[in-house]
Amino acid sequence: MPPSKPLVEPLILRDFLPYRLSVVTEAVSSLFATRYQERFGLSIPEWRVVAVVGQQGELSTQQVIEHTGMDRVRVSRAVIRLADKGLLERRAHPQDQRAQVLRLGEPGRAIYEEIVPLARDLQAQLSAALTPEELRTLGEILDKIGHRTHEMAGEEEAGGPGG
Amino acid sequence: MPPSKPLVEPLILRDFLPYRLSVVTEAVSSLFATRYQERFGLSIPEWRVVAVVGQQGELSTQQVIEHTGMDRVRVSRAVIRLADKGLLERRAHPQDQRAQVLRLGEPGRAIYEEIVPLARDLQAQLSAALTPEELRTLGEILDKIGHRTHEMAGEEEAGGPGG
DNA sequence: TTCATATCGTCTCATATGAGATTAAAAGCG
DNA sequence: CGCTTTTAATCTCATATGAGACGATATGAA
Repeated sequence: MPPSKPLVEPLILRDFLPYRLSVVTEAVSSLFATRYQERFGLSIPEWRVVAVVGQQGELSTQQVIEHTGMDRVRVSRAVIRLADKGLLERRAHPQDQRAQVLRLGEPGRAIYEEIVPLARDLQAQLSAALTPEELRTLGEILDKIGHRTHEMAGEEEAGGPGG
Repeated sequence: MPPSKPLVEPLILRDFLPYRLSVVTEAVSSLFATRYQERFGLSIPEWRVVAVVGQQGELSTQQVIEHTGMDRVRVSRAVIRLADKGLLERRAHPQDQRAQVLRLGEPGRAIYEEIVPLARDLQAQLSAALTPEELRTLGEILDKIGHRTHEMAGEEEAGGPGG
């Protein structure tokens, strides 16, 4: 008997949703990362920190973590590099000596003013592939998938639906 | 004068498409990676190799690269590990001594038969957050974004629209 | 106060990644 | 046939990642 006769309906990887999300997202991230690197010498984590600090004016590292969704270590390293480059000012938090308050210095502010239009432009180029309707729908879909993923990850730790 | 007065309309990171794609995709990948790891001890690259070899029956490493969209190194390492675990059989390509032909051994085939239903189930749980219409639309949107990204990356190397 | 515990940011270490070098084999060309 | 170029897969190395340890500080209970 032939041993490789499939017992299950084969799975087509390129139709598999997590795979498709991953491939497309990696392509987009790679493209944007290349542009940021070329023009500003910034990695994506660094770029994100500049974006949120530039928008909020002044943030603790902890708040940057919340706003960017990145973990402590990644934010910490991005902050250190940005400070080394002279783009980010760090001073002690007045009420908590463990924490620090971050703000853009003048050079950082200058880069921020360039970063934002470039980001908008790149996003516009990307979005041009979609109708406004599709763009709106995509936003909703990403929210829904995000929520569902969070629920599924939660069911992991909990014992399941009590059965 | 206040130095932090914004000169550009601030960019809201959480509304920025590449960021949103990245966050949602990482969450999905992380969830699925955890499940594959727990049940089969497989990383995502390994899982992908099993999926395509299981579906195609017999593939060269080169073909796995094409089917999975992963780069040479990642595929090479996944193949080595799968072979070490006894899940994948490698033999020399009859017409090309540099290449190798991959197929699932009996244990690999057994895992494949478990992997596919689990993947379908997880995908179904995830897709349950969306209407069939949304699911179809998402597919189209991902295709369009993928194409546009490819175009934009291409314009990089080429000199732009000549002017 | 004094001690236990929690939190902030960083460091350490083990692992994942991919560009480019490397080795072996194949293909093209004379 | 010899020689150069290309290709398959792996290896090397430099970098990115995150879990958990760590030192310093803050908070809370007694």
